Amino acid sequence: MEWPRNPDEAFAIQDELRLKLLDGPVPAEPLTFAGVDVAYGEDRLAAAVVVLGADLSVRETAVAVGEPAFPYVPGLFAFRELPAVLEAFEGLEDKPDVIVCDGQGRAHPRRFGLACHLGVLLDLPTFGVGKTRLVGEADEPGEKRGERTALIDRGEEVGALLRTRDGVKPVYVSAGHRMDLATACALTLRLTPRYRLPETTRAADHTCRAALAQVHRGG
DNA sequence: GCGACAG
DNA sequence: ATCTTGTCGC
Repeated sequence: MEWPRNPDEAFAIQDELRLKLLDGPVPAEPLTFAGVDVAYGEDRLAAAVVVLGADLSVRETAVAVGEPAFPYVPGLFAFRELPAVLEAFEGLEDKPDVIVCDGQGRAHPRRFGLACHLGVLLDLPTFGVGKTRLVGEADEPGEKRGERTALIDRGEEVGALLRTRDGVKPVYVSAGHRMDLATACALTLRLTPRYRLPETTRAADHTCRAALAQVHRGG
């Protein structure tokens, strides 16, 4: 796979892959959701993919250990952990119906955040749920779970600020590949019956941390 | 020139 | 992301 050696090459790859980004079709009733997350150690990282069923129980898990493939640059975040994430996906028995990313999808300077990038490479429906903002402005949504406001960047609606729990800080939701914002928000709510972040993200977070601790000890 | 800036 | 103690709340 072609890999950028500097930011300019990374920008070019994003511009090229963005042409493959699709708005649909959107999965009507996804039965499985994959959560992706990465944990960092000293010059090492562990990526985890956890697949949940419709009842949000864990169906399958896959991990991969590697090194950061690119320095952290806002807007180029995907290049840092994508190789390890892709390797983890290769360890899955079944392809998930939709992938939930820890970060942004189209709420990105060039409309091609991690969720878009991963979706295009795997050609699977994706969306992003970020804890903090990368681009855009939005009014504060109402205090109730389910309330949301438009995230606007340069006059374009690129995502939403969505309240997943009453009175709790909202999350940044944006569509990735083969996805639309309304569906992404609906699925995010379905994945947050109890906590601020989706169960997919939480499960993947725990799994990649455990995997990192494992190798950090040796083995 | 000075901030902002997913994880 | 990660480095870090105590602390408030269910």
